[in-house]
Amino acid sequence: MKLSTKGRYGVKAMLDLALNYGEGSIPLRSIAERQDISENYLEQLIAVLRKAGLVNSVRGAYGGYLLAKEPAEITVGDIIRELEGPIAPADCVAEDNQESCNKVEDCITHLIWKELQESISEVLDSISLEDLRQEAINARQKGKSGYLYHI
Amino acid sequence: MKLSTKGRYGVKAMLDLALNYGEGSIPLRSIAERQDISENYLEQLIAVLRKAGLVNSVRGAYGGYLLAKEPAEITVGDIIRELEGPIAPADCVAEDNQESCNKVEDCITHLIWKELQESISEVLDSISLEDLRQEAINARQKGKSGYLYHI
DNA sequence: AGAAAACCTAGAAAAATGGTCGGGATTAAA
DNA sequence: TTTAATCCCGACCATTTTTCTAGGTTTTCT
Repeated sequence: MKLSTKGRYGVKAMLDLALNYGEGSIPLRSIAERQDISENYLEQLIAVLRKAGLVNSVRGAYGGYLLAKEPAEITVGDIIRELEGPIAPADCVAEDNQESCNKVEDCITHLIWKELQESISEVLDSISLEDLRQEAINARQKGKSGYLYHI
Repeated sequence: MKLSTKGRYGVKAMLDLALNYGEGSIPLRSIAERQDISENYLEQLIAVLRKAGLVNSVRGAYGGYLLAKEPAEITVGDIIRELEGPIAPADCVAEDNQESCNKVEDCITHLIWKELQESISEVLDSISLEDLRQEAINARQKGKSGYLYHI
């Protein structure tokens, strides 16, 4: 029941972009430095987010990345789903699972995983980058500095 | 965001024991067969649950395993925690984490993981083996058979 | 005694994680 | 037009975790 660094790094990077929203393209290197993530590794993660249409890229010198939509339009769930795959404590309740498992109707434990999946989705889909941006602004006003740093 | 087979197999096995509660000790082999789990593997999982005090064992011929408490006293959360470790989408919100990460106060993403952890715990702690047993009884009355089988 | 079962430990095979590396393509600025 | 910054892409790799397998020892019942 743990997220990998993919999801966590991805959210951190996207929050970084949200905090720089409206300021043009942000080079990956600067994100990686602020968030203390390997640049090469982050490059792989952001490629996924780009292909998913969550960020846009600007190539060439003075290029970089920027959010493809407004911060309010992107949720943590959007990011996690791209980087960690569909939210599903068990395969049989995967969000993109058409056939599901063939014993779902008879299966008791299925109920647990379904309930859990719904609960997780609800939390992650309820938090937008704009929400986090507001939190960061609040924290900053209280004199806190390290609002971006995290494991 | 997926449970490993440890957690899922563990819950299935414990539900199997719950459905046989009051009938003495149940040999591991029969659980493994009903649940379609490798007996050797399940042995390792149930050893953890035994050491955690969730099941008791009876050695020797006609031995086996049985729940150490009433089904109503054991929650899915109890089982998952033993087999998968503390419920924590990120280390900084681990339930047994004293020091936490030293930037928690300044950290925005921490809020996400904390909220998520609480939501997951709430679901898993709210479901007892007795609840599942009732579901199984209901399903059985409706003529369903495979109530134990699952991925 | 013999069989059935829990108990224990070592490791193997496969997958996932968390990177690293090298080069190529594109573009703004000097 | 050159150069430097930057994205883009694919390959590779070490480590850890997961999921089992195999084999033995001990205990207890008939």
